[in-house]
Amino acid sequence: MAGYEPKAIEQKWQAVWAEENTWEVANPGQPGFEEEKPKSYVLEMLPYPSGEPHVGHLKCYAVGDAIAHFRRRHGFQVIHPMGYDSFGLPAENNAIKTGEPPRVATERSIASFQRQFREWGISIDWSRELATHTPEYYRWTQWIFLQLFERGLAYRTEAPVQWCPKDATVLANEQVVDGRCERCGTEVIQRNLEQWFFRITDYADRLLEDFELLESWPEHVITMQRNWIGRSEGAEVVFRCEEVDLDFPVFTTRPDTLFGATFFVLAPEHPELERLVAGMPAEEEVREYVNRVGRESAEERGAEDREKTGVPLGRSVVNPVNGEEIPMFVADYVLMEYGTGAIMAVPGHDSRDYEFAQKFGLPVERVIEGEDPEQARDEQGLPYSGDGPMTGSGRFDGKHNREAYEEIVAWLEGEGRGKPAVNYRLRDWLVSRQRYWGAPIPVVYCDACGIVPVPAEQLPVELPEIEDYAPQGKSPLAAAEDWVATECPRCAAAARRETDTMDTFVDSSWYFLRYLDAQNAEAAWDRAASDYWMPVDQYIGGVEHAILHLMYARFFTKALADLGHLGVQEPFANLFTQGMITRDGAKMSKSKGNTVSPGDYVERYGADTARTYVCFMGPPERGGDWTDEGVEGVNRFLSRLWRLCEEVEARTEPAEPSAAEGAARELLAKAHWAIEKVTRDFQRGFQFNTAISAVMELVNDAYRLKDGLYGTAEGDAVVRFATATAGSLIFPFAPHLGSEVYERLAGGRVWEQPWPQADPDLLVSDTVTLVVQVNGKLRDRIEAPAEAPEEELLRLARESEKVAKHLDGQQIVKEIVVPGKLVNLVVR
RNA sequence: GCCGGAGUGGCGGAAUUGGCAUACGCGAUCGACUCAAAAUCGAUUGCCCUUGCGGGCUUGUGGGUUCGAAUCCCACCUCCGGCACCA
Repeated sequence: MAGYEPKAIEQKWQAVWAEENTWEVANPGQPGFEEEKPKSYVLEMLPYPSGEPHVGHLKCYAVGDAIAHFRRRHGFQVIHPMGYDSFGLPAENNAIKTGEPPRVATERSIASFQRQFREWGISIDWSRELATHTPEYYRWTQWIFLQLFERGLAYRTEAPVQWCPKDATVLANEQVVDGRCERCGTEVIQRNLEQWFFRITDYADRLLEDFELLESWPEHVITMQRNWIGRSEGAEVVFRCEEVDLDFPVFTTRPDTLFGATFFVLAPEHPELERLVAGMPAEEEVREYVNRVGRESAEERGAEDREKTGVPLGRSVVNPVNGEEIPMFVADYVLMEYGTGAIMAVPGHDSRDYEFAQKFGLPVERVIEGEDPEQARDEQGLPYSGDGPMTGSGRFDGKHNREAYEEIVAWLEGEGRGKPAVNYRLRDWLVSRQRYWGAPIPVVYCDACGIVPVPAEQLPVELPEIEDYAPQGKSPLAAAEDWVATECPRCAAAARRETDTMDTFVDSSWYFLRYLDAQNAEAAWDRAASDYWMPVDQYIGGVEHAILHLMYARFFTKALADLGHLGVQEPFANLFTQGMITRDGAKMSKSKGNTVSPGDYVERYGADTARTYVCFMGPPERGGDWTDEGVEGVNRFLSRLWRLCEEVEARTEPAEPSAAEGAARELLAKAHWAIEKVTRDFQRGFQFNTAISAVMELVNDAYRLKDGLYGTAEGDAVVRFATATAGSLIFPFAPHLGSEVYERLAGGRVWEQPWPQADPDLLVSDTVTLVVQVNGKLRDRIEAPAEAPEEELLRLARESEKVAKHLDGQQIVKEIVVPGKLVNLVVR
């Protein structure tokens, strides 16, 4: 008997799928569109094509493909496309090193990804394939930029950015690792530069509210986004510095503690700092402090155990609630990026202010009484962040602080010294990059007209070929002088092109829409296509994108809906995040030399083994450690199924299995049990590890029982049915072998068959194993009729010899019967 | 520090409306086949005591609720992930 040779089987089926374009689906109105079927959009995050796919890709696409297959066989019209996030830094860095144009290396990688996806047998609709670096794609990325620009959602302004002095370039946040440049290890500093931003903060509240629209997202992903957006409610309160005639608004979440403000702090970057100290004795010291802080990296400044530092300004502001003058300081624990860059300091009720006050010998006042009466009134127990009655707060004394909160804000508002306010941690999205390998930002600068968007009909603004990719402190595109020099679309005067390109997260924030109408040369997508297919019914990807990509895509969806291009508010109705695969307990990396190349395993064991293994390692949402023994175990299982198939094909004829007795009944029931189990595991959060183990059990039982069943019509039929069912159930994970087994034993194409249905009659057996406990300890197991009444079960339990031993000389004080399961006799 | 998630055999993991702990896989041991090995097939495999029959113990730790707890409650420990001076 020939052994399991995955290569031959896999090539056979891949050829069928390629020739027949099996996984293509049509849009509404197109030929082949199946009106009667419900739709399902199954999508995995598109890969960044770099070198070869790794095991993370294998797992993501194996999981997504299993879901796609499962849905197809449940009668859904499944759209399951694929593309490449093909702009990005690794290709550009490679170009700087080797001189090879990023396009060449990228397209080589794409070819490798395409080949491997086909070798893995992923059921992709190739007619919808896209790559974000092609002008056909980024034309529409630019179009969206212009749409946002027209709406005022894209704007240009000066902002602090991460700057690597050695490479003389701006770095993306994700290129800054622990305050250092990812490429050369140099510590990054902040610089102010003119940059392009998307106004995502306008959508902060909707991004929060619309979590409600999501059907099923992991709770921790939502929590991470919620924290990232960081909405806090409070009040804006204005403190006035009479000496320089300036108002200083602050944001606070605790207006109820206003009476306890004993000093006032500005961030070192605060724009009014110069003016405050000009000509003052503190001028020199403040300047030195600001410079020192400015030289420090974000890492140093944010260090956990950092001691509070600061300098008094020699100025004071007036507390609007009580007219008290309080001293001003500059201190680096106040951040310019959050709130107004200034705070009222309430050391009695804020641990950071308390720490600062201790260090500088500043007064600490209690304005809210604590719950502990011992410590309620004096400085004991401060700083206190809880609730309680007000004290030392003038006419609010005695009121509960929660109540006073509202009254103080209302009163300040009446005085014109404050108002309710909401603050967010979320910043606007910095999208410009001084890099070559990205979509050019489609604007020109005209001396007369200023910033002028490139008219949509002139898109794409194509990326020019250049010689030197090394960044010089501005985008390498600036060196392409012929390209930069253009004419103003508005007044036709000489003008310059924007030389920055867009963050690659922009490309991946809308790709799921382009899939819907990938060939459309007239529009980014047709509204009818997006109305039909959106939202994505199941999105699958790594949890590392929990915040950035997923939030940007949500923002784009909302903005595009507002612009009338989309009919949904949320792009991804259901999200599944797969866990990371490690090796020897560690994250795979080239430097550690512990990487696993899926290609090697596909070559050696076949794609079905590799795919099934990554689904079998453990719950897919959790990580797992890759072991070669584990791969071999799965390969052994698939080989077993294969050999069983060959034997069954040779020894039996196709026939309808009938309800039977004895071993035939047992195996038939097992097959139906497996159908039920696999189906339920799919439906309950993709528990593929246990689904696969159920098919293993079915195959094990078939091996155990087959020799006793061969030879009778009934037995043959049951063995054949069980084996074909194993093929059918393993198909979503091992599509080639599943197809082969099913074709040989049942005939036809398994993916065209409806998902099997378990016969409820075969899921219940006539007898059950009755567990008998004495005082909660297991003493015997008895076969009992499933329908036996309680008295009967009790009688059987008491009659057991093993049980009797433990009842000897004791009195039964209580009898607990769980029908069909257990009897517990309580004795004394 | 804050917010999540998780602690079960030698290993990955199963079992959660409270009712057989350790499914399935790996590893290990033994047997069959073989000149032999590999592959394959079959058996055993939580720990401790016991020649055996059998008994005791066991789901991070300590308490609690219950006839009965991996599962519920309280306190604590450890690990992983995210955020981290966010006013």
